[in-house]
Amino acid sequence: MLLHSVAVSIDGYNPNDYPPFAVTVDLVVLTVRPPNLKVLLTQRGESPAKGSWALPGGFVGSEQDLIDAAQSKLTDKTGIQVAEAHLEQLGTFGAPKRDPRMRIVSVAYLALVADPPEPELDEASWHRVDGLSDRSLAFDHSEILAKGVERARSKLEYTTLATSFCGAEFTVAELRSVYEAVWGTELDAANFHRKVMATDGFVEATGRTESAGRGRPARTYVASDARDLHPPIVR
Amino acid sequence: MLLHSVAVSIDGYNPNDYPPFAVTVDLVVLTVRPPNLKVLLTQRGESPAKGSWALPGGFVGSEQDLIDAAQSKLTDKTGIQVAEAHLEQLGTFGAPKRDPRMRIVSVAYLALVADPPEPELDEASWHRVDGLSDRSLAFDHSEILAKGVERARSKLEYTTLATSFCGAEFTVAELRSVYEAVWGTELDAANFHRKVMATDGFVEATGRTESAGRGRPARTYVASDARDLHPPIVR
DNA sequence: ACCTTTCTTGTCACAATGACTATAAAAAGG
DNA sequence: CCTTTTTATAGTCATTGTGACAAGAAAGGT
Repeated sequence: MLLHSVAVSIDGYNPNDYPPFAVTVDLVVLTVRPPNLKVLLTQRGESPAKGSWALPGGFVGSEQDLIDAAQSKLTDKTGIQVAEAHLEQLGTFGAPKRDPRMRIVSVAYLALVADPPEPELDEASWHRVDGLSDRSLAFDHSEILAKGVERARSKLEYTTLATSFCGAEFTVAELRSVYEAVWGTELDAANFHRKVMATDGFVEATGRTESAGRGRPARTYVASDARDLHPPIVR
Repeated sequence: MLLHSVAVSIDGYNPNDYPPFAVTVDLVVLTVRPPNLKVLLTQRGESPAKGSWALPGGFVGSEQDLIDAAQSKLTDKTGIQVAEAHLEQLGTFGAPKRDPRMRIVSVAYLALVADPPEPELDEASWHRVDGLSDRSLAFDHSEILAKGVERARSKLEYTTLATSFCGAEFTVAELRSVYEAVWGTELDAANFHRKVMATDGFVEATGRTESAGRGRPARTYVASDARDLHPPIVR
């Protein structure tokens, strides 16, 4: 294998005249269990970094599209059906020494899921995001996680994606608890309610109500058709 | 070469047990020549897609970091020094058939440059973004360009990046012409001026003025230290 | 019956915005 | 030299969005 071949231009090359890379996908799978934001991690069973926690991931097949690889890893690890979850590309990490064994480029994906079942694989489990230090994950996965969390925080401001963390039917208070868990702040219930209701296409009333045990029962809603929030809900 | 080998897990693999990919970087290099937003394109000299326009790019070296590859392509094609330009990762495109010859994953970068010299290479030149149709570039480069333009439009709302399109010293009118070119809209000069001035850390007065030929001379400013705009300047 | 809890609506002062007017400082043309 | 034109910058005002807070509505607990 021509590990050190160098291509001089995108023109005039042939399939033997480029440096070979392995391509993987890594997943930042987030969910909300109020009042906490949680991330799915797997414990590595092999060296390097044996025993430490890492993001779930794996190789991309030679004929597999990147998003398909991410979807299949997500289903493998969580049993979540793809249609229920939000999945978007987060960024690509390819520092030469990020994996000590070989040159790997990893395409990170961010998944937002609601009501996850307990992970199917024993070595995967949910962890509080705010309980992880900046360096506690294997490889550069802490950096990838930080980028995923920041992306989620930012998307909640400008899009309706918070509904991806809720079940099909939810109350405004549940939606607020999503914002509070992801942002790590408390929000005024009355003002939050007003803003959600004032935003066309964010949520749609079902006509039903639901009691959380204590207090006045809340009306329930389903996600509506808007994708962007006008005006945004700012942190 | 094991073109069809399939890795079953991230654990327990060895360097011969993964599908090999070629990794390239593609650059969306944008600049503003009022009243137009322009993108740097190269004309392909080889098949496939010989003669059609494409984004500049090239292979990533086997020991080269992704951003370093992007920086070196940028300097090669434009002569721009890296410190003067803004460069950020845009996204990764890896559909199995995006290049007909082999499996290629391309990491796209977005570069915003000010006052570019004429391209050093004859086959590269600046093109109006609004003069390109959705399908006029080679491979999936029209899609990549669209994503780059949308990223630039969005970043102008929430960050101070518009200053990257200006020289070191600029007037508020020049900054406004950047917004108008990137967004493709006209802005009220008085309101724009008020918003820029009201945003701490966006621009810093030099004390000098500069005449554009006609009209009252404008004060000049340099970019200041803020990276995010509070409040944003909305489209 | 009362209290507590939570959801929901309402009030009010204040900040940000768009549309617009007014003034300032230069060049161009008589 | 004075007026017109052009652009930059400042100010006005009605409207809208916001945070802090009060108040009413609807349930369960004691």
